[in-house]
Amino acid sequence: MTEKITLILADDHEMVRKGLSAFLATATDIEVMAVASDGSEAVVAAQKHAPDVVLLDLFMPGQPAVETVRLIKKASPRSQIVMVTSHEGDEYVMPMTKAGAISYILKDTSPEDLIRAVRKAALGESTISPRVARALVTAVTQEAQYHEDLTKRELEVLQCIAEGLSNMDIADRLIISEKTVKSHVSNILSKLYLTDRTQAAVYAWREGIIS
Amino acid sequence: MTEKITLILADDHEMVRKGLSAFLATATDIEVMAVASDGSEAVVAAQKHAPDVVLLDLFMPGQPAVETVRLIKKASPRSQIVMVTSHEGDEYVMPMTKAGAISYILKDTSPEDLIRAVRKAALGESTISPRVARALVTAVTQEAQYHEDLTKRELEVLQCIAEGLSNMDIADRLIISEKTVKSHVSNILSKLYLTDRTQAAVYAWREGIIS
DNA sequence: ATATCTCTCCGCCTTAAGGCGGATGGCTTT
DNA sequence: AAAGCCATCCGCCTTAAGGCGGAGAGATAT
Repeated sequence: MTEKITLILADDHEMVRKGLSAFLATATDIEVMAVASDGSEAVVAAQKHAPDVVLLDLFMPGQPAVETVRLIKKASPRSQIVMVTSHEGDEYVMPMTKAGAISYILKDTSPEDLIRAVRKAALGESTISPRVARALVTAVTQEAQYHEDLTKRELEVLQCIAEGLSNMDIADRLIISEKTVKSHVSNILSKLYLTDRTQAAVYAWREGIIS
Repeated sequence: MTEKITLILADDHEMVRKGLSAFLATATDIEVMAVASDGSEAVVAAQKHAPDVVLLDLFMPGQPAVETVRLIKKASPRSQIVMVTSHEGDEYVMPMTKAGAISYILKDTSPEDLIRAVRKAALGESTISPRVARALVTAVTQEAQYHEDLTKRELEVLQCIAEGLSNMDIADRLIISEKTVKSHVSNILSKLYLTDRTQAAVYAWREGIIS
């Protein structure tokens, strides 16, 4: 072990920040470079330190966690993001992994397991708490199938919609006619059981289909 | 240098038109295809010539410049729009860039810099005069606070939009008429410099205004 | 070979959305 | 008292959106 694993830590509860960073300090191969109390602080810290690993609490005030993950990945692509949460049964697992989180662990897993997860994450390996895994599976089988019905082209159009583009804008970007765009949009809406493009945009953001 | 950069030029002062077009003519790689003395002329000219670059004065009689920019982008999406202005400290920078202007330069920059800006614009690169840049930076950093201009009611409506609700849905939920909802929506769009509810939904998700 | 899927495009039609230009009553600020 | 903002509502108008129904070309699977 030549180099320490650099890490930043984001949680809105001070107790958790103190506790975790103290505990992580006991691992000689891990160095906590910064702590953050909300999403945007975490992004700034990631930008600054480009750590090996970012420990991120799922529920924090301010921007939604998906957005934080996306921004961190953008600010520091090499950082591996480990989500930490207290609630297992949530529908955010899928979007989160799509946004770039590699691991997903519950707060009640043992501290040793947390450190194991950090070491694995630094190596690019994923850790998923069993109960979360179960939620993930149901999430995948239940909702992901919807937008996996979409063709490649439809997915492109959906991403454009999720950027707020009009049909004409999309036509220009994809270099096809507006008619074709409207066809795609209609197909997307019916496949996803939605009624208009705004709902499609919301869907894309909820599911993490964003660029 | 195989092709000349095609350009149209819009300014309400004849002296400026004459001077600039004469000067631009000295650049062998630039061809001034048309001049316009107000916004709508500029739109027509852009529609007709689809130039590489449109040089646009910020303050012109008739329609507001944002509108002109929007219409030019619509009439000729490939055209890159360079805003020219005499006043730096204005609140129009953000809306203008959102509408589609790529560059933003002051009239007192040197003619050589203007030509440089035109060439860069033709390649899709942006040029911002330093003093304008400063204004832009403050605008961007305050951008996230645009939504703090929203009233409590408008924020509620925005959250509904971000859930994918239609105007009628929102009216039902907030127990007001659809007309009122439309008023709120219009106010939201203009305050946030957006064009439709889908963009508003995207904005809400980006900024984390979701419940 | 035949069926299926995807991507492309067209016309016709209806309606939700959004802009413009008002108005009113209530509430704070000055 | 006057001025301003806010929330509510109205009519009129234009256009982007979306549904319906169709069609052809190319790829791929069966």
